[in-house]
Amino acid sequence: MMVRTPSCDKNGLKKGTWTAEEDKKLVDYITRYGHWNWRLLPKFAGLARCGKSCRLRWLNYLRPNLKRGNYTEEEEETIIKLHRRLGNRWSTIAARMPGRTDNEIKNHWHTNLKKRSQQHNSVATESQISNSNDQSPTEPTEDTAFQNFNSATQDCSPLSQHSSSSTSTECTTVASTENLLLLEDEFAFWDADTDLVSGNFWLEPYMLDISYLPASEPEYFSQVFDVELWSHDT
DNA sequence: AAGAATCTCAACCGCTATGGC
DNA sequence: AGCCATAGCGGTTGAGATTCT
Repeated sequence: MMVRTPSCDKNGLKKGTWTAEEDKKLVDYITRYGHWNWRLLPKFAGLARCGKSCRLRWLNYLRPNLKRGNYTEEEEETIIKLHRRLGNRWSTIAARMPGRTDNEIKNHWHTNLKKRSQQHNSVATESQISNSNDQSPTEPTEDTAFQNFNSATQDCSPLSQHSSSSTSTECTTVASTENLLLLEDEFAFWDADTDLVSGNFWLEPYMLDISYLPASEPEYFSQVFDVELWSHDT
């Protein structure tokens, strides 16, 4: 697969692709003790990795419940829809898509969905231009409602990494009651979408994708996690 | 068949947010 | 209030896989 050349940083910590052995150590440790401190974890788990690398590996590939690849049409539509509203807030988008990680969604967006979305937008723009005379300017669309929300929250939300010096009072003023009411309607689709995307996700048995593991590994994981295993390769 | 171009995605990097002291 | 450590986020990289010429 696409792997990085293993190398070491200046502190002698390993970088690059994770081996099955390293994965095993990490899973084993977290399963027993949890991730109480990412910086110290690799030392206790016997890994020559930085905590950041361990955290990423766990969150993106090793933790249970992760789906891998094989995006459904519904999931892709949801990503496009959410991205149209949230922009590049990948973690927020991922939070609405059980089993998907922000990194995976980001990658899928850049490799597959961006083009599709752009095509969709250009078609939408054309039709908007042709319909512009018919539309009432006072009637907010789904998208404009969300833009109102974004503009109201972007400057004061902790989500924003470019937060301004606005005070909370100012933010309250901007995020008017009208916007908040629009917001309620706006976000109502999320719950519906979540059901569409995940199916009966919350009712599904606790499953772990082991398709990346060598043939000898599933038994180990099955024992460690005490879960049913699945693989999209099968 | 082979080299070039493009695609894919795991992993890293740098930055900000947050919490504890 | 200010500093420091840690967690988390989004952008970017880079090398193998795939497709094109």
